[in-house]
Amino acid sequence: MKQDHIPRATIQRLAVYLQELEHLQRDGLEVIASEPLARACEVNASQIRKDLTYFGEFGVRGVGYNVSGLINALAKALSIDKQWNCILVGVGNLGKALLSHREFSEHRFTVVSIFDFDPFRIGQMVMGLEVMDGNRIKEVVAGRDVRIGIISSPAERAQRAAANLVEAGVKGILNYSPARITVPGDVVVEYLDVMHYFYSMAFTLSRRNR
Amino acid sequence: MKQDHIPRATIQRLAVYLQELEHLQRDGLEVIASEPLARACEVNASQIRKDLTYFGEFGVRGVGYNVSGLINALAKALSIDKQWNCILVGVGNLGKALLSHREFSEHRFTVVSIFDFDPFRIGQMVMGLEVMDGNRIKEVVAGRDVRIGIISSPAERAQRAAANLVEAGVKGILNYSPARITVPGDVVVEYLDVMHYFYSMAFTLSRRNR
DNA sequence: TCATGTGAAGATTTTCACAGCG
DNA sequence: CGCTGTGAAAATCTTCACATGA
Repeated sequence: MKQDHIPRATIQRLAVYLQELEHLQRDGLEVIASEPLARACEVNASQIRKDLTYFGEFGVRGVGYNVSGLINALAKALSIDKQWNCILVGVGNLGKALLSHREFSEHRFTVVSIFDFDPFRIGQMVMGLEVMDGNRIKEVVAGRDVRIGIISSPAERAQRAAANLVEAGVKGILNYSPARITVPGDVVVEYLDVMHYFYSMAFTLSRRNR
Repeated sequence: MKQDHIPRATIQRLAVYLQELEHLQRDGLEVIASEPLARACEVNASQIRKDLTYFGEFGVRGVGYNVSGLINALAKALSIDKQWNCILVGVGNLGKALLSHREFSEHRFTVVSIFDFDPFRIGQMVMGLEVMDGNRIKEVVAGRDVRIGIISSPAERAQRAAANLVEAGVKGILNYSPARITVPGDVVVEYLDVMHYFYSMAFTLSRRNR
């Protein structure tokens, strides 16, 4: 890795490149240049090349990139080449949908325990996992190297979920609830409110024909 | 509206401000300055003020912003003050989760029809709606002013879903499937692959302690 | 020769700093 | 007086253009 700071936008594009490369690989392609890959990903070709330089040199001049080689390089760059243990708080519709998401387990993100605060849900089985009491996260996951927490509970319980996740040693939280949460400075929070994308779509569509 | 171009990042932040303002309103707050609102939203205060100037002047100098007034202004700026009819293709776990999302109907985004390509799903009732044949989108929604389509089908069916949505007159597509889709230039696509956020979280956490 | 890798230029976005106004 | 609204400066990100090297 050559630079200290890597733009957040670069990381998000890396995920797109990876997705498209996996798709091309399934189609049997072995080598691709930045130009056609850029078209497939709907970005500028030098953008791809620049993004890659943050992590090293992966291409061959005059030829392009080896597809599977680049896939491996990107997976390593993103640190998704090893397993990430996750826990989920809030086993409602959204939580269940995330749990059963096919891509999820295929990509080495493993949900090891699930939690809820609703007494009627605690004890139920969902996708082979028993729903545990959301107030007992720390003791349940102790010693299991869980670093990512997913909050899919209602807004009212998001802060409580966050506090219990932090207490259990989680360092990153993907927050699907429509509420801001407060956590210590060493914990990363990503906000993923479903509605926000609908808002921006509504805005974009309204602007289009004006 | 004073400017022609509005940064995409501004729109995403507007959604955050709106969410936080609604929260503050429920707590009974009537007036707020940019500084405390900025702290709550974890952004810079002048960022908020600058974002708002794209749409007009909403504050009172020396005082701050009227909370409910600003909520209305933001809702109008984002064009979410009127109803948006949506249709959904792919009634799997994710599709069902989106359909039953509480915030969804509360915010004037109404799913008027749902579709799937799986013969076993067609005819089923989900959230009070009958699952219709994904190849018959156009005839089913004809004349219903549907402008937003949601793709929550597997990657293999995403392109077919997109084509049928476009044919039905949809102008914006929220694509939750892990596949890029090709659509005419006047159709907006927003990619929302669930895995991408896990990737960027894995990346961020790996970088943190280095 | 051809496509990568990369400084430098350009475009965009964020932050500063303060004039302007209630 | 205090906070907004806003030009101008700073920071950041993207694109260009071409030297470089397989």
